[in-house]
Amino acid sequence: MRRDWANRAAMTDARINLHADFASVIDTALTALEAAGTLPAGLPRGAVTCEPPRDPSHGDLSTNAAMVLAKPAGTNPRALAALLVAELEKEPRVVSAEIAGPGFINLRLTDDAWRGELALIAQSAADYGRSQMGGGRVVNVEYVSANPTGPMHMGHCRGAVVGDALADLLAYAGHKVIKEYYVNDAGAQVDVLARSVHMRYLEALGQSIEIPEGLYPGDYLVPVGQALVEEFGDTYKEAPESDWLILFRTRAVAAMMDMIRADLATLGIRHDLFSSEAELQASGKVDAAEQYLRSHDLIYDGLLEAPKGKTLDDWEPVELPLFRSTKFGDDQDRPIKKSNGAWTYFGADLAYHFQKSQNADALVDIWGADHAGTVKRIKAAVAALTSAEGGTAKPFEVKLVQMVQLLRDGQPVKMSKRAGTFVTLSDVVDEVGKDVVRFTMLTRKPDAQMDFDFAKVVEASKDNPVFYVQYAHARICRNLKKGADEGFMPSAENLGLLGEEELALVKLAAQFPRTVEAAAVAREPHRIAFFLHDLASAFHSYYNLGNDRPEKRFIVAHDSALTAARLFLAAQIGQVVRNGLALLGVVAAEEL
RNA sequence: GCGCCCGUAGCUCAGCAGGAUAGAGCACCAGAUUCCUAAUCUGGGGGCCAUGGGUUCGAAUCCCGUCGGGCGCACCA
Repeated sequence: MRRDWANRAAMTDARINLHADFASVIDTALTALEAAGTLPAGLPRGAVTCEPPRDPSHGDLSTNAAMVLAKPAGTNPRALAALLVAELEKEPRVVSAEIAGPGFINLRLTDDAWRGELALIAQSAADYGRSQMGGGRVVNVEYVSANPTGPMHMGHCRGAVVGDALADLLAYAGHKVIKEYYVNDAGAQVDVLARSVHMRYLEALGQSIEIPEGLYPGDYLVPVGQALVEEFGDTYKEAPESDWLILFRTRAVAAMMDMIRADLATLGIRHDLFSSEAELQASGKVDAAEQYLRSHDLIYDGLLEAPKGKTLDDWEPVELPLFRSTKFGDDQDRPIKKSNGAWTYFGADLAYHFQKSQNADALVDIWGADHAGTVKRIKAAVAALTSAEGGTAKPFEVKLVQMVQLLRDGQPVKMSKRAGTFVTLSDVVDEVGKDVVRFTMLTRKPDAQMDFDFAKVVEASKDNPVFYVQYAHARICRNLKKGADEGFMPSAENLGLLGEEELALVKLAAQFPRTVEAAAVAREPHRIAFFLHDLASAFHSYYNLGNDRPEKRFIVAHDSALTAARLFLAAQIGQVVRNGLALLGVVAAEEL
C-alpha cells in the first residue's frame, strides 16, 4: 500500500498545507501549458481561485481557472478546461479532474493526500494555520483608545474585542503587530475630569458636595479623591484651580488608565503601547508635523468655511492653519489649531499618525462608527505625511465598528457618562464571562449594527455558540483521556483505517489555514468564529454516529489499531479547534 | 442638503474579494438518551436576498437610482 501521506509529511519540511499547495499545482499546470505554447504566455492569474466547492459532492477542490482565463486566452472555457484537466491529472494526488457546469474543474484528491494533511496538523500543532503571508511586515493596530475619563462601558466593547482579535489574527498570519492605545489626555474633557475629582477630594475632606451639571458624577472617582487627600491633605481645599488643575488631571488620568487597563484585562486584552496625546504635544512632534506639511504647501492659513447643512447663528469666519485635505478627497480643508492657539484634536491626531507610520509598515485603526465623519481627513493626513516627497503612501486603513445598541429586556439603555448611567464592561464580563462576551462580539461582521440585550445575554449565555465550540473541544479531550485510561494512545500508524466519514472531518479542518489567510486579508476575525462553529458542528455530527453505530465510536475496544487512528483524528481536530479559539482569545477548556 | 455603514427565513446573523440548487443558530413541529456524559444529534416547515435598472458566461455579492434604518456633518473629543 502506498503511503503518500507519510512521504509528504516527511518531505514537506516547509509544512505547506494542502490548499496552498494545490493553488501552486494549478499555477504550475498553467505555466506548463504556456511553456508548451498551448496557451498564450502571460495570462493574468490574479482571478484564479482554488477552493473547496460549496457542495462537497462536486469534489475536494475546484478552480475557476478555465472560465476566468478563456477570454484572454482567446478560447472557450470548456476547451481550456480540457487542456488544464489533462495537465492536472499528472499530479499523483489527483484521483480525478472533471469539467462541470460552465467550466469549473473539480478535483478529487486521494485519501492519502488527506491523511497526509492530518499528519501535518499533528506535526505543526499550535502552528497549524500560521501563515507567512505577512512577511514579517510591521502592522500597528490602534484600538479602544477610549477617553480616560471613566471605566470602560459596553459601547467600547465591540471595538476592543474586534481590534484585539484582528491584531492576533494578523500576527498569526505572519505580521509583526503592535497593539496600541491612544490616550486622549489633552482635551477639555480631562479638565472636566480634574474638576470632578476635586469635588471628590473635597468630599473626602468631609464636605458635603453636590456634583454640578457638566461634571462627571460617577462614584468611581471617589477613591481618586480619597487618594489625593491621603497624599496631600487639605492643601488644595481652598486653593485656586490653577494650583491643582494639572496635578489633579495627571493623577486622575493615571487612575482612569489603571482602571481601563484592568477592565481590558478582564477581556484578556493587553496593549503593547500606550501613547499619550499630551506627551505628543509637549514633545514638539505636532509642531514638527505642521512645519513639514507647511513646507510642502499642504498646510496654509486660510478662512474656515461654515459647516455645511447646519446653520450656526454665531458663525464667524476666522483665519486658521488649515490642512489641505480636499486635495485628498475630503469635503473641506480642516483646521489643525484653534483660534486660541491650541491644537485641535485633528492637529494632534495627524502628528500621532505620523509617529505611528514611522514605526510600522502599515497602520490599522479601529474606530466607532460615530467617528466615521473624520475618516477622510485622517486618511488624507497620512497620505500627505507619508508621500509628500513622492513614493506611495503608507498603507492605512480605518476599520469602522458599528454601534452596539444596548438593550435591557428589549428597552434601549441610554448611556451617558455625564449622567453616570452606563453599563460597564466589567459588569457584563462579571455576569456572563469573558468567553461569551468575546465570542458574541466576534460572531458578526463588524460593519453592521448589532443589538446587545444585556438581560438576554445573561439569561441565554448557556445557549451561546461559544459553548458549542468549547463543548466539541471538551468532548475530544474527554475521549482522549478515556482512551488513555483504557490503554489506547493516538497514533498515525494506521491512518489508512480512516474512511470517508472521518476524512470529511479532515477536509473541513484543512480549511483552517486558508480561512486564517482570507480573514487576515479581509481584516475580518469573525470568519474564524464561524469556521469554528462549522468544524464543531461537523465533529458533533460525527460523534453522534456512534450512538447507533458503536463501530463508529472513537474508542472501539476490540480494535486497537482503529482506535489509535480515530484518537489521532480526534486529537488533530481538537488541535485545530484549540488554534482557532486561541486566535479569538477564548479558552479551550478540557471540560465544561 | 451632504458623507459613511447597513437592509438575506418570524428573530439574531453567515454567505469564504462574482461561481454550481442561498445557509446556520434561536423559535416552531416530529424523533434519538440502559449510549465514547444529550451543553449533542436526525428530520421537517419557513426566502421576490428591500426595490428598479445596468455590467457578463454567471450577481445576495460589483455600478447607478429609489425606499427604509443607523451614525456623522465644530475651532468638540
